[in-house]
Amino acid sequence: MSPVELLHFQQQQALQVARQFLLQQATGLSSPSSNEGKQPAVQVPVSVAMMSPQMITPQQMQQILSPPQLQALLQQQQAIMLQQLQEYYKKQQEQLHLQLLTQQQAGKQQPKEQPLGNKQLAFQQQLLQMQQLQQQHLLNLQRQGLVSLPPGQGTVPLQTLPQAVCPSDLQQLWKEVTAAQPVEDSIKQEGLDLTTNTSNSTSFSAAKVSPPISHHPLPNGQSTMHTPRRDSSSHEETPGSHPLYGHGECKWPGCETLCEDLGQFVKHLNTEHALDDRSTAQCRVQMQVVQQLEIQLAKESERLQAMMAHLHMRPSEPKPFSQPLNLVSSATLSKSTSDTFPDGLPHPPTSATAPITPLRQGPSVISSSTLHNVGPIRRRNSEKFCTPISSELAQNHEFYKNADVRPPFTYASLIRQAILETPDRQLTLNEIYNWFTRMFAYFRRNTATWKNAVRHNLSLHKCFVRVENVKGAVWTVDEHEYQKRRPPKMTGSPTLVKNMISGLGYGALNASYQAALAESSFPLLNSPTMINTSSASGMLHVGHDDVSSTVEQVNSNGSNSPRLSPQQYRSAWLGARGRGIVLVGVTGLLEGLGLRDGGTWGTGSCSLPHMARDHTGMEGVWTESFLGLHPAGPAPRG
DNA sequence: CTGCCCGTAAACACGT
DNA sequence: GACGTGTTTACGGGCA
Repeated sequence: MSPVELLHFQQQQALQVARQFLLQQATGLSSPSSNEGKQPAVQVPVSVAMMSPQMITPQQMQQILSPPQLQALLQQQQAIMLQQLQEYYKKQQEQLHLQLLTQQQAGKQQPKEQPLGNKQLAFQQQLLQMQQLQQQHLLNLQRQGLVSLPPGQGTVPLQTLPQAVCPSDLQQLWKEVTAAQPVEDSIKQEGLDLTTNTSNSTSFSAAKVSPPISHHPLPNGQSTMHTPRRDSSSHEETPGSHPLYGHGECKWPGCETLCEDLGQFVKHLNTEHALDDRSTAQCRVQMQVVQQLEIQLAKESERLQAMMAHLHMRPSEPKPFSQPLNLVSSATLSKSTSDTFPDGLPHPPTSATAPITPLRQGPSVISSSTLHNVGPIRRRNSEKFCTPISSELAQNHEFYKNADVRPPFTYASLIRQAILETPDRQLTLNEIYNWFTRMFAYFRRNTATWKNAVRHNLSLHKCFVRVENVKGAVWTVDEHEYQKRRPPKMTGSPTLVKNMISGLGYGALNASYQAALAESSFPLLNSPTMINTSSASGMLHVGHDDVSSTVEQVNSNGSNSPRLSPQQYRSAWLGARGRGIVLVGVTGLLEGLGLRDGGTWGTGSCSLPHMARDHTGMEGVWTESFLGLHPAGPAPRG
């Protein structure tokens, strides 16, 4: 899965999470298991009740309505919204199930069923992880929404919001999952039954991310997964209960007053939460929370549409940045590969052959060079021979832009890329800095370290030439010198992983996901078809090289998009990588191929014309000897 | 084991 | 003096 796709799938999962959040917020519930009753219908003018918060300000609402009306209005509005959301998500989920089912059936028809099953499992596991991360994201969103709470007013307790799952929980859960049944079995039980699978996944996730402050802790040994607290999302209210009452306590934001029964609660509600400034303010806050979630929901929904369109799950307008990795003929590929330089007018390979539903193409569905590229920068992914950087950045720049992930390229490669991206092929040091920070969220921190490294590389490598300019000095690239550098040999050892992970201060969530991914190896490239088709497109795909055209969208705070911690990404990728999960994308395809011992691709050459493998081993370097750009070919430095 | 690459840190010089 | 820029050295890790 490419970074872009990954983010998109995050968005998809955010839909699920947002739904839960929204439901909780809309019902004012703080506990996921406190919604057994239904509030007697309160009569509120429907015209008013139907008003969305965007149409009427809280102040106006307050003026229009009497206190009981206001309260009733909120409840009624929430109920309506709830219902609509339910229907909406039901449809969304049904469609998703349908698509996944199609994918699954397509996999059944294929001779190699196992890889697909594994792929699905990994896919699901990624979705789970995405859900968790999305929850964190939305949690932040909610917190932002609560910032506007007037001072002195009651605060909405954060424990009313879903908490981020703690790593230990995740690990334990994954242990239970993997221990309960082998991966293969779980695939058969879950992966092949997608009708229930997605819902299982959802409830699983919901259980996993439920607040750890459970009032009814599960006994040891009992898997939370098998006993999902479905009440977290269940809002069917039964008579005799109240949306704001659950688990014997008042669920009014910031209250949590214990009430023995509903009657006492109602009394408490009327006395403590009558219409006053404080309650009104809290209502306002709650409305803002709902509003934000609605907005977020709309965004996520939109992204989901685009994602599904991109994945050919449903016809829709394509997304600008994620070109489908369609099958590409060799002729097309050869043409594309001529665009080696960033400004080489990229032309994404429009499929020359009939598009095969990507659901059957593992690489297209779960495709990413980044998946196993995301690692230490010394992963030495050089674009010398097949334009990985430009294409990878072009295709995944959104990912690097927002995700705090270290780009899998050396400093030298990055610097060169930065310089070559400019029209005049020259940059000042400061401009190089800016390029780094603009393009990579990772380089928005530890500036002293990487800036020093940049300077160090500029001075050290002969390929970078300093040119005195009128306005100072600029740096250019001596392409010849650059090509003279020793062809990088891929590395991806666990030690590097460890090195990278230890170098970062993040320490949560990774182990479980890594383990999960690790347990779900799926040799996608077992199929020669994949290699010769989509893999080729990935290999030679140029994509939008005009990275700079979109970098202006970079949010300076970098927090407008759901983000994974670098370790989460990294461990996910590396976990997948370490276990042979091959995720095919642009450059990653090459290494993906190399991950397999033997296989369709020999060690000397591949089936594509003009392609030859320079290095055998885990991650060799593929060269395109026909490229006129490097007439001398890869000149290993002596 | 060695040589190389790479990242990181640091010292130092120079100019603004 | 602070800062940015540029150079250089040293060191450790990883890999072939």
